[in-house]
Amino acid sequence: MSLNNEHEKLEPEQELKNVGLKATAPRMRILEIFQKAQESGNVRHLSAEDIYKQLVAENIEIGLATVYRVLTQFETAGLIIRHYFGNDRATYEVDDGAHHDHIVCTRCGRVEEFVDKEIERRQKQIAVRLGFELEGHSLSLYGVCEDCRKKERERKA
Amino acid sequence: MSLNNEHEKLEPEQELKNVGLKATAPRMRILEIFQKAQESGNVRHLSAEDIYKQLVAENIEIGLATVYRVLTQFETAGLIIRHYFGNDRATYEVDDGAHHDHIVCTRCGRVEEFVDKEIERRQKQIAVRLGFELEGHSLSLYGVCEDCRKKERERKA
DNA sequence: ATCGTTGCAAAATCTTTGCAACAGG
DNA sequence: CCTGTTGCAAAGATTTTGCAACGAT
Repeated sequence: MSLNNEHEKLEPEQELKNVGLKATAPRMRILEIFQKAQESGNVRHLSAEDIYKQLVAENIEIGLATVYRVLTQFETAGLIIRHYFGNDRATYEVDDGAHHDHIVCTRCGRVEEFVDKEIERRQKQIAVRLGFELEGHSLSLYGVCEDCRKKERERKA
Repeated sequence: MSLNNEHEKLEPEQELKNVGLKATAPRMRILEIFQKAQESGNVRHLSAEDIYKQLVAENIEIGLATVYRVLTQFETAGLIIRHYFGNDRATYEVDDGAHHDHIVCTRCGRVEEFVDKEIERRQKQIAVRLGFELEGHSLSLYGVCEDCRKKERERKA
């Protein structure tokens, strides 16, 4: 704990250098936000706007354009992954190397993750059968989560 | 064949009325484009811009905004389905009621379709396990199609 | 001093909307 | 006729880019 002040600064700095990016203030701030999100476990998926707002809320001056640029750099560097749920805006999450798919609540936007080896296996087979060299895939399930269903039931009662 | 002239006009008109839409010129033209695409078998997935260009090419006057509006109406009416491959533009295809997923060539944009009962079944199980009431899903595989792989091989030779 | 990085404003892209003119039933 | 529909231009939303100022080595 006594090292925490140093530590909190060093970790993102090191991670950035590891992937060949200069450890600038905006990049460190943004990486920290992702790490916090990752640890807190819940809000892993963030949009450019989410990040921008959070930085502004912390009284950190930054341009929205910079957020976009940094996110692109992070994605290229393999630190984060970009997703397009729904239609509109892109969201990003830390790339911990462990692939997973998503189920998104159409009411509250909550995102849960899952993996299914059998589905993955079948995807590969399908690609082969259709003559494609598989590069990647995107599977998103959409539905209503437990909480929202409960709320809806209560609203009706 | 002798009825074809009448037939080509009546079919879209009837289909529009069936779903409660006035049979206006733009709507009929657009529906015809989808039907042609459906029959020709290949280019089933069209963007607003695709349709607009095709109409302009046929010397049919129409506003791009109208294309967007009509597409939205068709989707609401259940005539077509909207997809977001990649990130950028939406594409639409005729909704023939038979659900299928897609594999998209990342080089040429070609789209093939497939269904896998086992994948569908597992998706339902996953939703239940995570407490969601499943409303829908989107599965897209991305890769390089046979033709593009061949072209790439030839280019290297 | 140099080269990458930032911030801002402007541009780009895709889509939606306000409004007056128009057209189907 | 009457209401819905169209076309156009303008507005929106998201993301990218040009460029001058800035900053770390």
